[in-house]
Formats: sequence, C-alpha cells, structure tokens
Amino acid sequence: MKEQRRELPRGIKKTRQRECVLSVLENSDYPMSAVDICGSAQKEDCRLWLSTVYRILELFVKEDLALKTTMPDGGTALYELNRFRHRHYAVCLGCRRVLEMEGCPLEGFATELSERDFRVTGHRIEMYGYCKECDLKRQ
Amino acid sequence: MKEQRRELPRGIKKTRQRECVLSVLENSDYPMSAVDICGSAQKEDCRLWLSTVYRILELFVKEDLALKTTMPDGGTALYELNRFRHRHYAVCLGCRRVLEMEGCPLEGFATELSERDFRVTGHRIEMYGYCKECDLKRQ
DNA sequence: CTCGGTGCAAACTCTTTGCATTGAC
DNA sequence: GTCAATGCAAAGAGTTTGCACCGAG
Repeated sequence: MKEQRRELPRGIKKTRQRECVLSVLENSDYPMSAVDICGSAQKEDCRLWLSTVYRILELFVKEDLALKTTMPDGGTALYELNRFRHRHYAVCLGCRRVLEMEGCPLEGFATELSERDFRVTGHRIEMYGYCKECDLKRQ
Repeated sequence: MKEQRRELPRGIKKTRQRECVLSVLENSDYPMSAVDICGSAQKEDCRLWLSTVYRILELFVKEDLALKTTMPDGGTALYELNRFRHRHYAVCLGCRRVLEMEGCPLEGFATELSERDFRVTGHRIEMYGYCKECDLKRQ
C-alpha cells in the first residue's frame, strides 16, 4: 500500500497530503467517501484533516484527476480516480457494493449481470452536458 | 392548480398535508426538492412544515408513489411522482435544467440531444438491484 | 376516543469556510 | 522569504428525530 504509482501532474504543488490522497485513490478499486479516504490515509500513517481531504478532492475533480459521484438515492459523495475510461456500475441496494460493468455499448448489460448473480430492479441513465444557453455563457 | 387528479392509495391515511404534497408532485413535470415542494404547497395555501414534507416523501417513496433521485454531483435530493414509465434525463451542468429524453433504447440519444442544442460532455449509466447475498437476505 | 400524523425545535451528518500557522518552492 | 496549503474550529445546508398536540377514522 505504500507504492506510489501515479504522479501529481505538474502545475499542482506536491504536498504530503495530496500525494497521500492520490495514493489512497490509486489503491482503491471503487468509489470512496471523503471520510473513507481520510481514514485510509490515516492508516497509511499520513495525518490529515477531513476538511483538507475535501479541499484536495475538490482540486482533483477540477483538475480531472478524480471523479465525483453520488448514488442516486443520495447520501455522501463518492470519489474515485479518473482512469479515463468508460465505467458503468451495478450497485447493490442491500450492501451498496459496486460491480463494475465490462464495456459500454449497453447491449448485453442485463445478461452480463444475471450471469453474475445480480438481480436488476431498476436502472438510470443520465447524460450530462450543457444546453445552448449555458454553453454560450461558458465561453 | 387546485385540481386533484390522483388519489392517495387506500391504506394511506388521508391528510390535508399528504394530499397537498401529492398534488404538488402531480402538477410538476420535473423532479423537485423538498424545499421546492414545501414552497409550492404554501403557494397553494396549504401550511405545512418542512419536516412533514420529508416524512411524507419518505412514505411516498416507500409506497412507490414517488421516486427519489439526486444529481450525480450530489446536492439536494429530488422527488418526482412515480409515473411508472421509463424516464431518462439530460441534465445541464450550467443551469441544472432537466431535459426529458424520449423513449429508452439508448441508440440515438446523442443525436436527439444534439438536435435539441445540448452539448453532451458525459453520461452515466447505473443499474440497481440486488446481488445474490442480499437478495437471499431479503426473502 | 384513539392512535397515527403534524408542528415545532433541536440534533445530526456531510460539507464548506475563515483564519492563523506551516511548509513547498 | 513568499504565498499557497493545511490544521483546526466553527458555520452552513440538508435531513432526521423527539415530543407534545391535533385531527382523521
């Protein structure tokens, strides 16, 4: 767990805390809450404050280094490293465990899931982007 | 705005407040926050407290009368009447406005959106359900 | 009349902000 | 040495809970 695979991109000042959060995300295979991240960091004996974690995560998201999501029924925000690939999840409403889906083209999702002993009760699809007005405002 | 189209299902005790929340949801075409709902209710001059709105919404969700969602970058929970049909959204990251998509089969989504002057920057697809373990536990 | 529903206040959780201090460059 | 980043405390937003009173059945 000590290994440090990914470097902070230049332009982002290196600090012990940032490297530590990056390493926690790097070593996790599923989205984590800020509290989780803070806890894991402590275990890797890096002391850092929760508000710092939030600030670092905000930075990482802005820099496209991390992705922020929430489960559709709310609750805490989850963060994961941006691995720059399509990822879709199947979320168990019981244990909240996350199955990562293979590929994207949607066809065959249900089949893949049933092969993995997952009973689908619903889904959600959302596209994000900007409507014309907002897109213009952003220029 | 006074019309009352949908009845509270039997088994749920009728109260002024519940009918009012139901009517607000019925008359809204897009997901609303608890605060929005409370505000709208006041306008239809039904006095009710925000905590009551939360309790009513919780009940409605449990009874499958309403659906709860959150936008993937978090923020407040949104509620809408369960119209028992597939619905997928395009969410503007600028103004948070929600476009409802036609149909479901996914193909052609991007096309439909570009025709509606919406620049897609990302999407998310999540399937919900139960993994084997949890499914067994629930029986 | 009874018991669940509501008004209201207060607690709680997650997240953000302000400010003095620390540490990277 | 400078200025941004962090530690820490405290505030804020959204949501939940506790309890006494109210009102639907």
